[in-house]
Amino acid sequence: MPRNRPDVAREEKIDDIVRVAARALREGGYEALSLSGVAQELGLARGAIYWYFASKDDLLVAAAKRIFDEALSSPPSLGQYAKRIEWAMEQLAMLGQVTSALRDRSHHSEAVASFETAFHRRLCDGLRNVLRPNVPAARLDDVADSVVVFVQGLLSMGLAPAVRRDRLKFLLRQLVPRVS
Amino acid sequence: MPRNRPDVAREEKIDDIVRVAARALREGGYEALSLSGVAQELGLARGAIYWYFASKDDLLVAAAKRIFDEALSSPPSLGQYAKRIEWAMEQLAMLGQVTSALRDRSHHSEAVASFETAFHRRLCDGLRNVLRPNVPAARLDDVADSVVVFVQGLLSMGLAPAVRRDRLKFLLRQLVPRVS
DNA sequence: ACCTGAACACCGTTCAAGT
DNA sequence: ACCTGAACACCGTTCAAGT
Repeated sequence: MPRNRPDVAREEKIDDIVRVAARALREGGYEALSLSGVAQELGLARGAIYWYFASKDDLLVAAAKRIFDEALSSPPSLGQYAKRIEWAMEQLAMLGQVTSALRDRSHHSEAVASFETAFHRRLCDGLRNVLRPNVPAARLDDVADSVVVFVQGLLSMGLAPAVRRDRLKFLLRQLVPRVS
Repeated sequence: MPRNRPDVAREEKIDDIVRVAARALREGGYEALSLSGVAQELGLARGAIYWYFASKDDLLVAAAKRIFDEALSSPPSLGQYAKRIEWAMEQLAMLGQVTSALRDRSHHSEAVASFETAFHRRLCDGLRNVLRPNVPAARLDDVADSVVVFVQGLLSMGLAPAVRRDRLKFLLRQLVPRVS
């Protein structure tokens, strides 16, 4: 059996690592994301990962990116704006361990910090588009930013889904005036 | 030199451990809070800590409790309600590493999770008292809960202090009607 | 009751050596 | 270019043995 695999494309090998890492991260958080575990599952030595990722935090970023992309890839195309926001919130709520790992590591890794910032910007941009038909242009930026902050808060508090949804509805009633 | 110190009160020894642990946690987050480090700084063996704390997460809770109590112990007695909320937010903003450590570990430890819940409740209670004179009774609970969620979101996003304050002001304008 | 010292089973990271 | 295997310097946790 060959020790290395020069025949397999580099992207494919990276993809294997990220896939295994993403599952560990999603299911067990930062604690469960271990280079030893990932390597073992792929039949590699621990050190092999470092040929593709400079550190555990870099692998964390790659895994989180994949998880979020997958979770937000198929939004409901129709429906009220409130339902779409709720959908995104619930998708993210299932990934609490991922979010909190990013939050914690962003204090130690520049790569994690900048990924987190980029992700927040992405959420704000998406939300602006969803809210545009329902919010006066002058208020759009403020309202979108506020809703993202609020959702982030809801997610960071580990609330029950029903409570989460009620709080979100309350805030949307306050910020998005009924068009009449 | 004596190996153990039966003369020193148990509370005092616990206090030493928590004090050292709190400083490590505040300055370097969960990563820097190591039982080895704490023990070494106190001239103890690693295992000695386990006589007082059942696990690292239990020590985390004790350290976080002390840090938050200290940070919120002397609020400005006077001033606008908005200023008091802003003060509390800024106090907590300086403790981002503590908050994110609690958030991450709450998925793995029941003790951490219930401490986090209790802390959120404490914030909501305090906020209700601050807002009571300015918010109709029927809206008080919803508004207080929303503001806590919002502040939690602001803190979890690692924003610049100025941005943070602006967002908070915007939300308070939306939720707390001018009494006229 | 309290503490040590060693042991256990892990980590992330580095690197000489191999293919 | 890619991967191994060993080494390094750590972890948290347990526990027999001491005081």
